[in-house]
Amino acid sequence: MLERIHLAIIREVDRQGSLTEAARMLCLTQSALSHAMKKLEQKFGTNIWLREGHRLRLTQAGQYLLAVANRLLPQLDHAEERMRQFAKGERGTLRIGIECHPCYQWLLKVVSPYLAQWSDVDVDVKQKFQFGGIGALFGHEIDLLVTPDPLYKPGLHFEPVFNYEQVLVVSRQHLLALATYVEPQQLSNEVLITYPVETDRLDIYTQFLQPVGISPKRHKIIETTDIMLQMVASCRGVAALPRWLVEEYASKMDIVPVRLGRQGIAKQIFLGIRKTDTDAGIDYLTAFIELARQPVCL
Amino acid sequence: MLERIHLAIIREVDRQGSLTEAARMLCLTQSALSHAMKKLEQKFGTNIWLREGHRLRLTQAGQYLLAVANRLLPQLDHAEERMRQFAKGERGTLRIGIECHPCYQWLLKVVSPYLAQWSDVDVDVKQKFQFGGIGALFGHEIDLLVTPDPLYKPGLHFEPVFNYEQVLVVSRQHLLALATYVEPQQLSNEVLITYPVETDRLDIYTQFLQPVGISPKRHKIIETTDIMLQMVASCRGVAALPRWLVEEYASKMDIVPVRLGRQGIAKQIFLGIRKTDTDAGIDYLTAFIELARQPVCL
DNA sequence: CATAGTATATGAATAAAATTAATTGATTAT
DNA sequence: ATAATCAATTAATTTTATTCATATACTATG
Repeated sequence: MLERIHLAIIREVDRQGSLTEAARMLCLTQSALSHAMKKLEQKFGTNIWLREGHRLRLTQAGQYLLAVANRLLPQLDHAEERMRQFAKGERGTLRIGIECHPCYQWLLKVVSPYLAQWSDVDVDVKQKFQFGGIGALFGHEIDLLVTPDPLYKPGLHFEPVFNYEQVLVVSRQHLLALATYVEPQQLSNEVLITYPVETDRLDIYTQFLQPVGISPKRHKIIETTDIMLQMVASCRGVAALPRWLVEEYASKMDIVPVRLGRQGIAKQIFLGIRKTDTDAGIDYLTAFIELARQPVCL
Repeated sequence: MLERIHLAIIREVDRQGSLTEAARMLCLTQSALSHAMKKLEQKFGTNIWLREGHRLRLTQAGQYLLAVANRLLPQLDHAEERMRQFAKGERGTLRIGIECHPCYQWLLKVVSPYLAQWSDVDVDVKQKFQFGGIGALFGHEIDLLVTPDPLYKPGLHFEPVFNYEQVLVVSRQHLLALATYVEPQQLSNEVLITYPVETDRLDIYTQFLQPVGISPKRHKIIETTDIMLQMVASCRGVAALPRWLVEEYASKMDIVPVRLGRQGIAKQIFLGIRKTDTDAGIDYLTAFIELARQPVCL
């Protein structure tokens, strides 16, 4: 039978590139590992590693098992962690995934009252997903997804929790600072600052500039909101952010929000969960959604 | 450590409802199982089963582990099956999931030349998914999804493979049999026969009737295409099916296809796969997609 | 409510499996 | 060329899983 230890061996040997190193990581002797590897190959009747001198390279079958290991071992690890929490009477860890930068800012506001109310629940926030947020939800990497893109599919449930307006941020000194709203054309001579994501995931491109075929003069990438807004304040460019976020910073910085287009750009944040979890009635999970639905003071 | 055998025990005890029965299924003595259960609970320091007389009921922690078991054990089983195939030099099993009835009809046409060409690949077709086709793809229940609803998300790739027209089928004796196309209003006095799926997954509702707020006189549910068309032929109702499928049956049955609306309803079938599988370059998988892209003689 | 029948739990014994120690042969680096 | 490193092997040992025999607990029923 394919056991957990076998998957762990395959993963560790691949990671360390050497049997001896892998043995140390697994708290085994080199001999034990060598035996286990041989036995595994005998059991399956196929090579898993190709021995090229001291180098170990995975065969096709081995690569397959490595993929299985990388997928299943984290889930087993988490199950154990969860059991430890059950044993200690703790409620568990709420693993939240976020897919957009404004989501993060919003989340910060919701998490703090939640933590106060649910002192025996930990919160873990993850941002990078190999298979995207939906994949992470299906793959049990996270329990809750904060996203602007809901996806009504069997097995998942999405709940809208927050509406906001995406606006342009400009320096108070900027020409546009006094405008009630801005047209796409007015950005053709501006430097646009955004987070480091593909343009087709940026609303200012998909919903504002691209429909009329306009590009900004330049496109600068900045990782953090604070630096981004300092750049804006010092007239190095303009950016697109949620209105509530801009208004929050406006008190300490020389920045002004301006509506994007006549109608403005309306956005929504959704919480995605697995239906199995709602059915299981995990109280601290449903409580989070409940709390998130309340209007937040931003 | 949480081992495979532990998950198997939890699942089997739950399935059989009795320790003794579960032991028989697992090819163990009752004693061995009892020992293993006790050890597992001691290891985690928490109860997994509540002993109520001879009845065994899972605790909350136990229910959690059962969910983990039901999720992970099939994946481990499949990994083993896959290894046996590697050992025998077989290529593998292509697990195809389908989400719509016309998909199935189309699939039959593609599978037979594929099987002829890839004699060392087995094909397995699944139709029911707890978490939908996308969930099955992410959860490694299937390797290929045949669906009318593509979903461009990280980790997944969708490839359009087949275009067809969804038409109304009526008896050759029917009034509408001579019409070049039919308007929604003309169905308000008809019996509509469909497969047993929710109306919002039926194009004739979502794209034809609902937009103008029309309902058929009655809605009958039939499972199989053959019976459905026999009902149509004997003037018991009308149905909506792909044109090519109707034309195929038209030679042996008194049925006629009629365009739905002036423009007709255009449909597409997509093949969905995990990006990890394309990257791994699984030849028999990419070959299937390649074959599917060729125009099929229908 | 007593009792036969059935189910689970336990302790000691045994079997099976994993791990180690000690050593050899092969490969790598200098 | 040689020392150092690494993996493989054999036999011994330890650990773990399983069984056997038996005790205990529960259920159904007359």
